[in-house]
Amino acid sequence: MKYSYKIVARDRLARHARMETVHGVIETPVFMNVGTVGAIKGAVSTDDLREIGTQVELSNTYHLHVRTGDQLIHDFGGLHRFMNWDRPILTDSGGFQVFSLAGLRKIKEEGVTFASHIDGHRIFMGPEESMQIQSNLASTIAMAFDECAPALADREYVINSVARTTRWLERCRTEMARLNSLDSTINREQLLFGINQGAIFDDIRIDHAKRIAEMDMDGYAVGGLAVGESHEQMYHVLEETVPYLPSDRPTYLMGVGTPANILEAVDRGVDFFDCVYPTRNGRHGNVYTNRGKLNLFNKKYELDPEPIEEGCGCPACRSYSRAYIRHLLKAGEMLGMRLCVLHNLYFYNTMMSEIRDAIDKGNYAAYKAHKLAGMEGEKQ
RNA sequence: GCCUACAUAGCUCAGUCGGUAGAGCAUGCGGCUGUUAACCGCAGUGUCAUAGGUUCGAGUCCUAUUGUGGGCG
Repeated sequence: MKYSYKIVARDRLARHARMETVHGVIETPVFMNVGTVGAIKGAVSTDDLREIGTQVELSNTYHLHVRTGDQLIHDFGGLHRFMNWDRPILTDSGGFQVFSLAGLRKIKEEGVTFASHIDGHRIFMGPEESMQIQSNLASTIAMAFDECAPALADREYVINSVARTTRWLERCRTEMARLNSLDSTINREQLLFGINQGAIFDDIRIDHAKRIAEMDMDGYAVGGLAVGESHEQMYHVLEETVPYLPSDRPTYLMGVGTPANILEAVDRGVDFFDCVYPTRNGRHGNVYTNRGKLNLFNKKYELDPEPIEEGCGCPACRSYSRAYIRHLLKAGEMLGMRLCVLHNLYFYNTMMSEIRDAIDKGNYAAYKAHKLAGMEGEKQ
């Protein structure tokens, strides 16, 4: 048994499920905390992650390949041992870097050639290389190597891109099966999720969803969203596409998003999320609360004795005022960023727990409406 | 006391051949969606030390004064 995925409760399209993996249980809907290079930016340790209720840590294939090298991590015993994290890890495949490093790469059928963003040296990554790197990292869940195309790409480009991503998925699957059969492989039960693409073209999305649904992947992601389209377009794509992905498998909306995005996507059947917002925004002094997002750099907090959010149990709110955290941020002290990141991740993890409870109780719609209304007025 | 350099935004400083001033930092605000991001963007602020002079026109040239630094006594 590589894993099991059992739906515990449903509320319309929203579902609470329990996924058992070789690295333990994941209760979904879940927010995976993004630690691209095997670390949550902002001086957050894996001890911290345990304290704030993190279920899954997410790292990146391209970035760990560039620094410090997946072979080294394999030789150390895998990413779990390397970063002292024994719970599930999901590794992204490098497909997003095809988008985010668009100026530094060339796409061909075989794969993508990057100019390293560190020193410019050539790095070739195709489906096989991405699987080999992720196998070396020995993550719980590997992601298929895809092309994350810009949301506003034209139709012809998207058709060609998605066709190639489909061919790449076949190659990923073959290579992963080979790697999982090798004695030298650390995690021979590594899971592989396929990724749906198609920009904002409903028919391309649906055709692709049907196509990859036949490939019996361990889970299915919707990629290529939150990359330039509107929220309405994103929700529309989910409504059109998710029904064509196998409902007995995990569904993962990649890279999304704001608390409101997550609340809406859960209502459309999504189980897994990840986003840099809580970490990046935290480092930039933006913190999430049930009454919206605050910018702690703002002058209005300079004498504010309140915690970021009254009643919050995170390490920042338990001990420090907005005024002190603002001071730390203004002074460039790492502690300021760290406290904001811890708060934000705690906020996200706690919201996911509330979401699961609401689904269990069958009042998800009411919970969502209440949560959204509270955050109204401040931008998400 | 003499010689010399300097004085321009909150701070540190640019400022061409004379044509009424700019950068960095700081400040205020905004942005960030599978992290090239402790990042990026926008905005505000000036008796150009003071007083005269030359000139159509002076931050810029001349004189004096004040202040500050350095050197010599």
